[in-house]
Amino acid sequence: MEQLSKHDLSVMMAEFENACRKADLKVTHQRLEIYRELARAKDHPSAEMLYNRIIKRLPTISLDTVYRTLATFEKHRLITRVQTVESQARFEAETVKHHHAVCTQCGTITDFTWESFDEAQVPEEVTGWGKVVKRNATLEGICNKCARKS
Amino acid sequence: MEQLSKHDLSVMMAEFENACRKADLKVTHQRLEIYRELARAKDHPSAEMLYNRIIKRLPTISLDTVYRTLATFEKHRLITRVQTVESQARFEAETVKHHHAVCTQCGTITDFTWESFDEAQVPEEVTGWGKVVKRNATLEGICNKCARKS
DNA sequence: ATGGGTGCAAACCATTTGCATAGGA
DNA sequence: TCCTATGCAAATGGTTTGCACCCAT
Repeated sequence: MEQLSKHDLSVMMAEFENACRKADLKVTHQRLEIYRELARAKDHPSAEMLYNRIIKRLPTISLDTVYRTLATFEKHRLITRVQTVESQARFEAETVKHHHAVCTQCGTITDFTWESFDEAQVPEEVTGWGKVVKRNATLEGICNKCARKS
Repeated sequence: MEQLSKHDLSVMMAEFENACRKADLKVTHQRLEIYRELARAKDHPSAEMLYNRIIKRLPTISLDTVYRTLATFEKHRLITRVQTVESQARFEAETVKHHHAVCTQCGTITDFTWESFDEAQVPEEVTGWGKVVKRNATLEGICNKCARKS
């Protein structure tokens, strides 16, 4: 469940810089730190969570920049916005296809791959509806850690 | 794709009143109108969309009440909160198990059933993660109506 | 040098909450 | 009657925006 990412951090950073140049995005240290923090994060942090981590290394960064930068990254498909029940949107650097298991008790979001779902034929009704570009499965339940506690 | 609901409006309203009594919720006309509007709606309206429809019949109702009432209904499992990409949460009266196809162009959310997905075995990683209580599939794509336009 | 990126503060928008009143049980 | 639900207004919290300055290119 952990080893979803194909790349280690340094490779991801290199690819990130290339992608920025290709997209005409300036490689500022704010952007580098935001991306690095997100690439290294395993917990689908929110903008504010990221901000609180980055500010330790970059004390002058503003929360606004984090928001703006995440939006920019998303627009250029460098990162993905996660669909959750909460209003507070959360982000991840992982772009490999995967799905989410949400623990309704502790709120943790865990990634998992599900090839048979990815390749499953969609129902006829959907074929008639239009062209499916992306599919995502969200599971809700109680993770073992929480189950043990109660 | 349309005939997901098992019940016509009058049956739903009757069941709704019963459910309220069982849950010790007072049957106010605000609640009746909010539920009726939602039960009749096919477009997963937001709180504000509902409010704008209801106010025509109930000019004194407040948006706060709509929010509060939807939250109450949700708590008592009379309605379901839909997971969408947008920040504005949207609701539906439908509680039959189903999934969503979201058109990224017009934003329409269309329901569909997918039995083979509902019954599919989840990956081993998930079995090890915890106990799955609910599962949902979200498809993103372009609906035929939008495809024709462009 | 120059135009995009950033920090700051203020604005925004969906949603929530405190309080006094009103209306269902 | 009594307590819950409602309306109003103000607060909240996440996110966005206008503006002047700064810094990668």
